[in-house]
Amino acid sequence: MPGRCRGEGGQFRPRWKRGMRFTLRPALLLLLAEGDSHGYELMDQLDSIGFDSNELDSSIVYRHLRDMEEMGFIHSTWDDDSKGPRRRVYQIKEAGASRLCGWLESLDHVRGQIEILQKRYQNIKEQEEKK
Amino acid sequence: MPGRCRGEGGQFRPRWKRGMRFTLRPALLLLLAEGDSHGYELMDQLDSIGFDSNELDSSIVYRHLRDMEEMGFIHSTWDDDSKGPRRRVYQIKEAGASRLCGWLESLDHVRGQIEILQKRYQNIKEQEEKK
DNA sequence: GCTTACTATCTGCTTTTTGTCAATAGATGA
DNA sequence: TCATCTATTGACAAAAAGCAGATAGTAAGC
Repeated sequence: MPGRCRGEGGQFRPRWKRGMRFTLRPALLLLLAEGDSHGYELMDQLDSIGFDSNELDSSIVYRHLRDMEEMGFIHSTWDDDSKGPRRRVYQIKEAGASRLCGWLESLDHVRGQIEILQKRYQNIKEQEEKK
Repeated sequence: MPGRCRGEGGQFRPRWKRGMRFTLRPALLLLLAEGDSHGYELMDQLDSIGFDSNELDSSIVYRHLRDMEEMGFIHSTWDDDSKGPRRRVYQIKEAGASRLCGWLESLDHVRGQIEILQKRYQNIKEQEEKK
């Protein structure tokens, strides 16, 4: 099941899982558009958008959050009332909402690229079968 | 037309156009699966997969090709018969074909993520309208 | 013959982004 | 007390991308 690609096995070092990261910021912004949250919780919520929390180091998530705060897309406040260690709770800002919209446009273009690749790959496979 | 996202303008430094490159290797492999080619020609062919050649530095393409050769996915030979400067003509190898297949599976997952993001963004927009 | 432009590839250097690993710290339960 | 879960941060290394320019053959126009 994991892979209908022949000859896949072997020594390929997964440069992939890196690179997939560029859906991460839009995903975080979307989650914050759905409601305020903090880093640790966002980590959990991310798997509803197809991220595998096992392969996602928390430092990456926190870094993106701080970067996006620096860029003015989100804003954070400390929550000391909750149990356990204090949480930095993020909320999306106006600039973040419009950036999310822009990123989704870019992602739509990427989706188009992927669909082209899939179609043309199908064509190749069909040609090979005819022979 | 370029952007139905309010408030997009301003000081956003485009970290984006960088980073989107992760469809590039699959695209190059696909083009080579369709037929042998050389770097300069591949640059042209890429716009049929939604790459803007204006924003794509040739050194990046050449570098990816050499990397993929080093990884054993493709193989090159010099073509001295053609006019102009000599070309390094690439052909896809067996390992490259199965890697392409694997990458397309990963990309399919990314496509799924993007669709989730789009759907949930739609939901947010609809909720906002109701208010 | 000289200049310009197009084809074609490669290298070096810098910045940006990711990955990895570990430190810190409160709360909870055995 | 010790392990474990929650929660965030920092430092350093590796990978990828951006940028600028070197090199070179060919062809067209003057």
